[in-house]
Amino acid sequence: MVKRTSFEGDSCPVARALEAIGDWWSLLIIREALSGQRRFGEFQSKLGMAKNILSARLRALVDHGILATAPASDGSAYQEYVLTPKGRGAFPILVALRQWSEEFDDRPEEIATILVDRAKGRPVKKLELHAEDGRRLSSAETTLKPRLARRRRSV
Amino acid sequence: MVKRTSFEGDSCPVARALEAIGDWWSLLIIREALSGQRRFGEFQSKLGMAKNILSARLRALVDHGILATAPASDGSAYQEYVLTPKGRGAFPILVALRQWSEEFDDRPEEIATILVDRAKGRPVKKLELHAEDGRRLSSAETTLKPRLARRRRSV
DNA sequence: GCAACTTGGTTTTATGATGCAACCACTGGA
DNA sequence: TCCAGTGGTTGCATCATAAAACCAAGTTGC
Repeated sequence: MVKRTSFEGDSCPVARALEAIGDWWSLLIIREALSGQRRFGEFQSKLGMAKNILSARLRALVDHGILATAPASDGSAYQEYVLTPKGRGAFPILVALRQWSEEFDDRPEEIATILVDRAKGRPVKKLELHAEDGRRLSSAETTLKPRLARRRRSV
Repeated sequence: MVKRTSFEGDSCPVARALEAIGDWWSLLIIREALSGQRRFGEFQSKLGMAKNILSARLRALVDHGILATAPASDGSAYQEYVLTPKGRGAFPILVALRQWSEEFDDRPEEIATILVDRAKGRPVKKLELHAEDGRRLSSAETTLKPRLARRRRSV
């Protein structure tokens, strides 16, 4: 098979996440959903993507338990796509991507929005990784440990 | 052109990040680089990807300033690919993806590794988003604000 | 010093994924 | 009933990816 390689059986959690949301559009759809969009047409017009691709992506996200379909809240007969807890759990991934752009983008002046604390209107803090005891950890201060049975497959 | 849409001009920082590292392989290459891999052959054998694709990805990552080429540290005439600060800055993205899998994966028992504090061997804490004043923020407690273009008094 | 092997790729070819436009079914309103 | 808007599906052209063959320079064994 000359298929696009699947990471489904991979034991690395990063690869497993990418299997679900590692394509070009899924994270943007989740981003829109987190900011309140629910309808097919809303996603399509906000993202400007082809309808067949959107259709396929929405179906895949529903299959992965990231979105769920629900009857429209406005009483019409159409349906809506709403985030599940798993979908809302992707929020830190989006924040990490956003902050990475803010810090390293070559043309940061082209970035149009800032993520702020809704209550105070002030920018949020950077995501930081901490140890159990609260020490701030850089990537060099972490390492990977096999979980149970030793199966080898890197990071 | 019926080209794959580019997010390069997009003003959303999430889209801009995906433009650079939103494809299937780039984040996995960065993951390997963070865990110490440097050589073409190391990436190729660890990731099991086609060499032409790896070649194209490495070139793109170098173009984006995420990797840089350097003479091999072992004295041979070959070259190495090392992470730039921008590349190392993607660490929180990988951690976010990893933790999302750990929390929501349908078959968490297949996940082989845990990210631990190197000093103590204990699992790291979950990434959390905090406000300036330290309050923990959920996605619902944040909002997007247009970035105020700095008022330009001179040209 | 030279053949054999390794490293680090490029080229070729087949196939899957994407983008776009056209088309269609259903809904809701006048 | 007619008709615009919503929510898709279908075809087709093009692009990206995968796998394997190929290749050139670097390195090793002798």
